[in-house]
Amino acid sequence: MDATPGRGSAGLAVSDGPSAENGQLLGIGAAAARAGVSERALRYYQQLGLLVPTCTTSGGLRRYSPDNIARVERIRELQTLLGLNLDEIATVLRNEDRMAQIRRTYHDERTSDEERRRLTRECLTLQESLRATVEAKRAALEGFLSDLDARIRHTQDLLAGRDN
Amino acid sequence: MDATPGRGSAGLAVSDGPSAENGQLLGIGAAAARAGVSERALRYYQQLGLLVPTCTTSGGLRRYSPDNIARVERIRELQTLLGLNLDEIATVLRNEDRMAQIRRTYHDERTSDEERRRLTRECLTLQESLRATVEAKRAALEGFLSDLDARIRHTQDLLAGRDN
DNA sequence: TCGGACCCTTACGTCAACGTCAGATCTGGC
DNA sequence: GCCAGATCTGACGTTGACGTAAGGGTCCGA
Repeated sequence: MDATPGRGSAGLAVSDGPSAENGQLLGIGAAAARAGVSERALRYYQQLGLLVPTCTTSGGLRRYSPDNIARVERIRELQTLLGLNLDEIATVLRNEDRMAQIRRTYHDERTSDEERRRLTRECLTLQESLRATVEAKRAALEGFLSDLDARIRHTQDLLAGRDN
Repeated sequence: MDATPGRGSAGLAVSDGPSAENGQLLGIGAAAARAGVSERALRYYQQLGLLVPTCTTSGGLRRYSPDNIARVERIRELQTLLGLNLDEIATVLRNEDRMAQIRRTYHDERTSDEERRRLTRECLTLQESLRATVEAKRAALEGFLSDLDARIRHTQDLLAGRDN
């Protein structure tokens, strides 16, 4: 599946000819620094299948592309903003990888119009599933905040002179 | 400070005469069930000073009031919604306890008007500090969501016929 | 070619937030 | 008074997400 080498949406390459012309690939140290995480974290993400460096040297050294870095930032975002664990994040990323693949298939001229509509609808489903959880979280937070604001207004009323 | 027995903002009582007329106090099992947490969690929260049952029997059994249950629910809310750890939650709860105390002092007739204004301003400060972190989180989530929505709209455009 | 910087795997350590188990204790109803 | 069931206090176990240290390989510029 997906035999075309090279573009695997920043997560699914395995190795690389040694003569690739190194377009801004970073060692694990620089990559970690740039993404604001530890080297250990990058290896750990790889171990869980969240992030595979776009290429590795013949000697086994990991080389990270800018796309890889972006993926790490995405992981952190999903962690801190949504509070997802790495398992749930894996699912989200799998969905996003699937969507990227769909987009490539979509633009392939051999894809029929009917297939295109099917793929597009699949994309929508995947996106909506994430949107639902995010929206739920946002609504809950909104409620929390408005509750807080109500209490703040109450306190301000006290300051302004209106009793209890 | 605050010699009137009973009302300690649901977190700061220690023991109780054995003849208290038991107004809906729950054992740890029932309390845990009602709050949707484990008994261990309740003991753990107490150990960290987050939650002290309003009374304990002479034999050392914990008795939880409805206010205690509400406090547990508050703890869970702060955990899941805001992603705070129990240490940060302790700070938030200390602030809220302080505000409750301020409210009591406020309504004491012996409190001068000037003192009242001072306390009210202190309340406002405490509330704003929490509000800031919540609002930051909300904004971040909002951004995440709108980004998601943009991508969904793009996909929907594809479905509707508009290319790329 | 060689040395220092960088990187590898393996494996054990850590921290928060509880889970779980054992053995003793308390409570309430009969 | 007595017993079943709820609860108590340790104390050790667990899980996720890494930290950290050891003992080696890799890479590349002088």
